[in-house]
Amino acid sequence: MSKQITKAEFQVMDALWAQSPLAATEIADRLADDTGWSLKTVKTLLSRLVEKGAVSHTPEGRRFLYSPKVSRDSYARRATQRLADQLFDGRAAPLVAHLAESKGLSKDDLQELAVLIEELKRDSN
Amino acid sequence: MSKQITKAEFQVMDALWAQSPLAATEIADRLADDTGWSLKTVKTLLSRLVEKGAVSHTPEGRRFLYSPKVSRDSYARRATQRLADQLFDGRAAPLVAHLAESKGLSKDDLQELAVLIEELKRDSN
DNA sequence: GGAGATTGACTACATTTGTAGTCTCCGGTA
DNA sequence: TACCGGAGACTACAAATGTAGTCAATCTCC
Repeated sequence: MSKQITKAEFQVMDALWAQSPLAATEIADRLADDTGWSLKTVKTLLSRLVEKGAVSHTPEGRRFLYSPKVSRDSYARRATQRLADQLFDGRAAPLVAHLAESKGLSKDDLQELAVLIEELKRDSN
Repeated sequence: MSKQITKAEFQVMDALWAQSPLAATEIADRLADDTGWSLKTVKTLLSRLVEKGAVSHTPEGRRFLYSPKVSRDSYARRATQRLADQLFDGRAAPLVAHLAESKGLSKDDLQELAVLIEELKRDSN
């Protein structure tokens, strides 16, 4: 059920989603540019993620290799769901409308969406 | 620029979005069922929201009336934006795809979306 | 006009989060 | 073989968050 993943933890997850398994040092290296975090910080975040059940670690020699236990996809699904439930009573349309307004969806985006919707309509039969 | 609104604070905002202005007691009453929070808790949350600039308060007799300074709409827009940026590189299509998968958008939802997309397409010309 | 109910201001305190630091062990190198 | 540097475990500590409690000034009702 993996508890709440925080902002900082998310960045670690993102590194692992990009590639895994990785050792703590490698993750820290990849995050250093964006975050400036010390190796210690990354290790703390990793422990917390392991505690929370979002990441697994296996011994490899005298260190650990970390892998996500939650897929980016399923995390995204849950986060999206939560947002939609909280803000839009679970409905997608207003959510998309907001996206459209704030970001100005491109023509391509709209086309992509239209196609997606057609597919979903077809599938729902 | 109103700082980060937390989960608990959001519920207070939601009460105010439903109706405003309201006094602290009234808000607490409305939230009591869902949250079980004491009046004290609600007051603390209100102060923090005022500090954060998300809520304004005006004296009315010997108490305050609170009103949202941030509209639900603009809050929603920002939250949606943030999610899309973080998880989907700002793109709406995969976001909708996730919604579809997780919630199983109804036929009506899909229809609504299709219409919305058509409108957006037209507008973008 | 005195006593209790209310109100906002301020304070409290445990938990979570962000960001490290210390300690201890172990394996490699000089 | 004596030391150094890197690994995980454990500890630290301030800020944010969740959830109240206390205090002093009013109102309000008898």
